[in-house]
Amino acid sequence: MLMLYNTLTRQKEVFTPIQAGQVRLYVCGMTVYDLCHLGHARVLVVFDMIYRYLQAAGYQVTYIRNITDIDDKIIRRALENNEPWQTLTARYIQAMREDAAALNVLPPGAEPRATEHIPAIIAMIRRLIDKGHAYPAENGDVYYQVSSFANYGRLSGKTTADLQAGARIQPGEQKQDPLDFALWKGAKPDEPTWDSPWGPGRPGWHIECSAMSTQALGDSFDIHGGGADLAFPHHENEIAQSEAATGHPFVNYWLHNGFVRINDEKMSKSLGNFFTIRDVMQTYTAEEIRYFILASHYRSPLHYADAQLTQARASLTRLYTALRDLPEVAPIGAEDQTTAFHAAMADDFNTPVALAVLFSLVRAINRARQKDLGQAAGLAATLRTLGGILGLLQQAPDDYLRNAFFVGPDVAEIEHKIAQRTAAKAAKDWATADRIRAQLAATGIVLEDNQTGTRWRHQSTT
RNA sequence: GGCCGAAUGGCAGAAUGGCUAUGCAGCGGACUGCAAAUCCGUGUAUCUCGGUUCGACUCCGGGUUCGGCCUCCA
Repeated sequence: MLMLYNTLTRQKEVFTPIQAGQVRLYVCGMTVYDLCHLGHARVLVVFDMIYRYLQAAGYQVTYIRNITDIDDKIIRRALENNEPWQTLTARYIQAMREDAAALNVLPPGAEPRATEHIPAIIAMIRRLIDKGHAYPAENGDVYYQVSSFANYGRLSGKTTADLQAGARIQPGEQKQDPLDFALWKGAKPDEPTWDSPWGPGRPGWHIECSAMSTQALGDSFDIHGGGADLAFPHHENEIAQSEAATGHPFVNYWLHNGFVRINDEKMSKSLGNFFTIRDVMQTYTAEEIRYFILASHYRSPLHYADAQLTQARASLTRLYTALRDLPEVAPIGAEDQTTAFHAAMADDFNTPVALAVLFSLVRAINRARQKDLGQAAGLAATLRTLGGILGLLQQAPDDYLRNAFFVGPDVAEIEHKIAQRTAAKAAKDWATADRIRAQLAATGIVLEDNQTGTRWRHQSTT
């Protein structure tokens, strides 16, 4: 039984899909005007984990993650760069896909883009006007009339009275009420525009998600996700738009992931305290970043610090070490761990507990390999399968353990030194053997002697 | 100011009305020429003050601290 924490009700609820065995999932993706930072990485990884788990749990999942490819920031950045907005967004869409692929994030079923759904957006705005939930203004804008939607504020726990206090009408806007928001923005100089019944202009931000999600998934669907900062106003507005337009309940379960923090502050562009995925990949592998993200519950704050990534490295080293030197066989048994893993995941995607289960499997493998290699191999296959549900542990162990990240001598050099040391050991020249080992250690190479010889790996902690 | 959330051992991070994860680090032992890896064992915690309860870290209330949303933000 899958339990989900639903932002709408602020409690865990039993998940019941609209159609048995099927999940329709929509996640608000990126606005593509810059490189993805760790906050974006968290959304990508968290919902990828959810996507993978739902499938592993037997659901047929339709996963839609949109791309916002027109908005104020994109227009401004394109002007600054003196380039067409299309080349700017194409570049960052490409970068985002590369980052996602590095993080082992599966492509969603579709990645609809706002600028490719203008007709659907216009159609929805027209319906909202027809039904008396929206109105065109003289400046070419179209606004949503918040007072026309009774449930406004339900998702974010706000009342329209609370919101009135801080609301302002910006210069140039022609809202009837400060809470009203733009569905369509009338053309301004130097801005891309599309034709509409209300004159040339471009869509507001919120309407694209209402239009694209209902077009792809129907008027009502199961799960809508995104970062916690989108709950208000973005998701609140999506509900108001969609339900007013379709007359049906929009989404049953709202999932919001917590922020990435740095020095106890939200990592964000405006604070300037962000690291891009690419920044971090200078020092840590993408799988280490993925592990770091999944080592905390998706709703908890995720504290970014070097020590955390180093811990992720140490953890992955232990996991991959358990997988070394075992033949590829079918997964076996390990019913306790498999059950515990799925129970953890079914409890609102408790990845920290799921990871803890993987470590209990590691212990079982290491114990078994002393007496029954076949059993150890079977358990290792189980470990890989469960890790795969988290999108982890899919590399060859030595590819991870000897990854090229660490500065050190090349492989031929390492093996040459190991051969020298083996000779010294045979001659019981311990001083020489230890000196060679110390030399390699100084360059971050760790040696391990066993019955069959000496093997090496990169150091996992500093 | 309004609303929401969080405070757990050296660090990170789960869970639970009583049996108290997991990883790293520490300590003891086995193994090893010595190590490493591995195995076995082990110590350390629930912000604060009240309340409910046979029993609370867990539930309730006050306080403190921190974070978030209320404007673009994943």
